[in-house]
Amino acid sequence: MSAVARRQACNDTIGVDKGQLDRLLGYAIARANFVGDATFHAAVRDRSVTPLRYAMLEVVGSNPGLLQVQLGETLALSRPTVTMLLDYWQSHGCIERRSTPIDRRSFGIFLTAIGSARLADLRACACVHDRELSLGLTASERAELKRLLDKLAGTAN
Amino acid sequence: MSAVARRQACNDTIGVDKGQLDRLLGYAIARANFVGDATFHAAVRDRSVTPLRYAMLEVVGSNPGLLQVQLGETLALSRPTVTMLLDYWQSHGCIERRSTPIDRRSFGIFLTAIGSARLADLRACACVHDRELSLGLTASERAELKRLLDKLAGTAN
DNA sequence: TATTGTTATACTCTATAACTATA
DNA sequence: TATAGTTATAGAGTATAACAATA
Repeated sequence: MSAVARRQACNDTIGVDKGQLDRLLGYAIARANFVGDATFHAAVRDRSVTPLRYAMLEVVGSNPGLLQVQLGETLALSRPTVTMLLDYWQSHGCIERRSTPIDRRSFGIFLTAIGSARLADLRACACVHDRELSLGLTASERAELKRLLDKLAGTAN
Repeated sequence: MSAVARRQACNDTIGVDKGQLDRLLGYAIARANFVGDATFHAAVRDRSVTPLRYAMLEVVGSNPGLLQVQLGETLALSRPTVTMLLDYWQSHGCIERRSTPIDRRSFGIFLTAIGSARLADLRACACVHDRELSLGLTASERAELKRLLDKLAGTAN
């Protein structure tokens, strides 16, 4: 049984008490996140492209030449994590590390032609996925959910 | 630098374009989830107690004698995952697997006395954590966020 | 044959620590 | 001494596949 199927079956589970879990905002967020993650692979039709890998390619594409440490800051990732994410995309021919003349310790990260095409495709898939994710919500509900999540992430300590 | 510190620094990042990420609901959910996860350990004062491990103990405590396969259905987890979560709590003396006379393949899962006390403590910590998580929201905003997340998780395919 | 649980294995995500090269 | 990036290692979380015991 797949994760998605399990999640659906779980919604139908009756007679089992989750204790205070159902009153916790954190649990509701985790559950929504689980749904988004579980359906992402199918949406991009490539099990190896995870939401985070896609996010990294998105930031690289929007900021040519950014240093690895800056990519990490943007997505709140440690340096080793950035290294591994970029290793993945480099091994797939989608990005390249270019030495910078200013500081020879660091690299500027750039999309390749292959990477540009891949990103364009993934962007479209991610948009479709995101729309499907909120199919049960009205447009205004979706907007309000987005606003509240952004506010929470921006103000939480 | 800790994950929490990185997340805060990331909120202040300026001049870096995240492309369409900032328009995706899925990304907003993932970010909120990250905040909740990163602060959970501190709230329960035990790095080894993750949100999922806590969730499992909560379900066990609320449903004495439930079978492992039912625990898995309730939290949308595979059988090996359930096995490992219960191994963790059993090794900490918090749960026990009791053979059932009805079906000798399966176990009923029960809290021990230690587990009951541990759960009571974790429940209190989780409540505090959950309140802190939404400190930037008004009470009605918090309720609306909860409602929309539940609706999304219940209707998403 | 089907189901419950376990074990084996693998991969993502993430961390810290230690290392190299450079500043 | 400090920083950019890598490598090594570890642990959480999750999966699938194969297995043993039982139904």
